Amino acid sequence: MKNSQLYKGSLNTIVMKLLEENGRMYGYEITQKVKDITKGELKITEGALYPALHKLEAEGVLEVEIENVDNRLRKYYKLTEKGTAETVNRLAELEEFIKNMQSIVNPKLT
Amino acid sequence: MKNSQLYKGSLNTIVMKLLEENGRMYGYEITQKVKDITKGELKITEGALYPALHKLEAEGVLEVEIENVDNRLRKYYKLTEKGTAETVNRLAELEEFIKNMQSIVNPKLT
DNA sequence: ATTTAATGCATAAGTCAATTATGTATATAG
DNA sequence: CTATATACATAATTGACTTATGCATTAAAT
Repeated sequence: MKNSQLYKGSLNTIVMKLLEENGRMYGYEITQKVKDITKGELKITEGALYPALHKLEAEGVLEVEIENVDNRLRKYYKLTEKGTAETVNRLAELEEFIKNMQSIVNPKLT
Repeated sequence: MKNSQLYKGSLNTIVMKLLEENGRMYGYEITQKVKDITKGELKITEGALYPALHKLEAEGVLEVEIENVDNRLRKYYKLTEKGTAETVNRLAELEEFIKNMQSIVNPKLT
């Protein structure tokens, strides 16, 4: 998804959080949203996103609704009930991760 | 290094920051330090750490001093000049990453 | 008019960091 | 005398992501 190795492992969490926030989104929309939010710093690649969406769907975390808009295909994804619960865990993990990294980087504040 | 995928890609940054902070450290010491700082939440595995140290050394980011303490081998690593400069970049990247993740997770604060 | 960029999906080959599983060796605690 | 802690190491495998494509439609640009 980007150059900085740090983003590895954060894609699922990002997707799930955005869907929790926005109800339902389609793949391309997610890439644009992330680009907007991060002011162009983080660009999710399609090669990473689409397989990730398929996997989350297969795991029962997401469900899909296919629609046709302006003669173009759109696959809207939203969290399942299981996915909503799982998102809570993911976000807790992310907060723990950030806290731990800050403890390492800024030991004086801890 | 752990279960939560999020930590992937953060090992080098952690090592470099610890060396910047502590001058010089040996591998085992790094694993213990991280465990302490994160209250046992993050355990760096040896299979990840030692190859990472070797690679950073090969790249000229770290240099090594071998010592014998209590009849046990210790390889003390410290940042080279290049490594010190590189650490600044890594830490800036980490801060950017955290900022971006927080923008996604907590859009209201942004 | 026609190429370029944007929208929108998809997958296959390859990379590379990390996990898992070992291995060696010494010292200490139960 | 066996388990745990200290201290290094590497090899096989996993898996997320990158890079490189591919198809199709629409809007903008030269």
